[in-house]
Amino acid sequence: MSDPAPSPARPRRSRPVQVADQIKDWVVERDLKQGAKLPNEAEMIALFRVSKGTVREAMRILEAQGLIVTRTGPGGGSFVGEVSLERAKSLLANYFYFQDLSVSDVYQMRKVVEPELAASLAGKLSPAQIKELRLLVQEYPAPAQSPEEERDQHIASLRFHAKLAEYSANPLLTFMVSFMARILTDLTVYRRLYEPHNVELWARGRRHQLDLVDALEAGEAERASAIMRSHMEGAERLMQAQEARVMRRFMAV
Amino acid sequence: MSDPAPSPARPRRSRPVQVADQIKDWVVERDLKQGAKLPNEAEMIALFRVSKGTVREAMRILEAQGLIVTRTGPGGGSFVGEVSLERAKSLLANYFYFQDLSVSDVYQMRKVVEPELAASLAGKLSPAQIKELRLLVQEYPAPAQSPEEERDQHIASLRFHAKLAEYSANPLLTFMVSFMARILTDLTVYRRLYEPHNVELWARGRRHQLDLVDALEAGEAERASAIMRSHMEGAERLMQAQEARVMRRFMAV
DNA sequence: GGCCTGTATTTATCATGAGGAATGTAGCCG
DNA sequence: CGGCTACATTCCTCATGATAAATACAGGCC
Repeated sequence: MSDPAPSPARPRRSRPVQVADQIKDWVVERDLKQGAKLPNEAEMIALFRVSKGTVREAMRILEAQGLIVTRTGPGGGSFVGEVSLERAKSLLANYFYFQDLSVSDVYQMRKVVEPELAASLAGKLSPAQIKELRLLVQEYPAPAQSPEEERDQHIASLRFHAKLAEYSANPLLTFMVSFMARILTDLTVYRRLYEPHNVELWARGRRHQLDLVDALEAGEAERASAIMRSHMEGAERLMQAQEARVMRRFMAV
Repeated sequence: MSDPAPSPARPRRSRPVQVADQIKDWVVERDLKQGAKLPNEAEMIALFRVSKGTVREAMRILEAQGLIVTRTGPGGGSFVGEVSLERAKSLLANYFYFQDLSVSDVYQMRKVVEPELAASLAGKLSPAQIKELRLLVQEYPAPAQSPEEERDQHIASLRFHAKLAEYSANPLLTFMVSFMARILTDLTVYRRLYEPHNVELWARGRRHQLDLVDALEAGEAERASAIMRSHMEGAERLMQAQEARVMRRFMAV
């Protein structure tokens, strides 16, 4: 009973995957930064003693993860490419495709994270950033007249939150808030598209965002946080009134 | 559907990427679930009118994202494969590789998310789950005697949090807490490995976890949340005393 | 001289076919 | 019946060549 059997725990790693891993190690060992050039196809073939097809599959793996980019032509080749925020969001969205997330799940998270973000930004924003935020709020100065308009306003409102996230110095906070905005923007469908009494909630939402910017400008962390919390509760009620659902679908990457 | 115009905004999509996207659409249109079989290599070649190499590169792209798995042999082929929690965490970790996250960034998030998780689990856990948690706390019954032991205890403590995350019915909360536990487990190095006065902090941390389980069992949401908040503050101080740093490195996928 | 344009060169991209490796199945043999 | 073996199926890896894209550069035109 010798045990030369391939370990069942390891489901066998294909050669392209092995090569991809070696390239990752190669990059990490040298602490290469974004834009650094990797060996070209021919060199990779010689370096790893594999065929062109295998190298190319390895490149596609790394590319899919956002770790490299490739260009043709003179001076072309493969380069270390910082994973973009957009791509990271897409990759994670793929995971939640299988998790049937509910709107209240998203809001349970938003209700704690967004106020924290607001509090941490109070008094930290430049006049230009404050101005940018006020501009975004003004994108929807009047109550929506149609379901489409209402949806547009919702998306505009989410842009406000995504922008706020951008301003944070905490990458984790930035990512999470921005990711939730994306989920709600791209993955949400509405069952009841228009509910008359939403006008009231809409007005409160707008008021909240304006007040929030004021509090941020004045550096009032506690107040900013409180406004945001209230804003989140209102937004959740609005979506629940519309019977919003998170839709199952893959995200384009 | 096709857009032959060489739009300058779009940096050109390679054929493997296009094929990968088409396969995604194919899956989504049919609402295929985990385990569903995709057309085999030969059929893909015929279906998309591309070469074998191109199809294979497309498969590696989808595989890298965790969307499919492939097996050789009779009955083999490609199958829809639910993105695993582990893979999702790895892919996101790649993003933060480039963001130089600090320990306090992680704790800013933990301080709001973990208490929320605790509150939402109060009174919701089965006796078996409570028992499992108590078991995890008992994995480190005595103060650490060496730096290595101290690190082990830290990791065991993070397992406690990851397990708690598992019990949540909110996939977003589960992911976030579990992801942060992973970051702290895998990506943290300690500058000062042993500080004598940590014993006190250690004792408080252990006490916290025991009390927390009691509160969860008793269904006291407010108390659970408060304990967790305090626990997070202690943990952060502990890490700051050790001058912990988040390390830059790619995660194996 | 400055600018356009065609052309050469570099590099990745796409295609084809042959053989190898893994794996499940059916049939054979004891 | 139980275990072994041969085979069929499917992806995997390799090798090689043609094609297409991007850039650099030289030459011609104003």
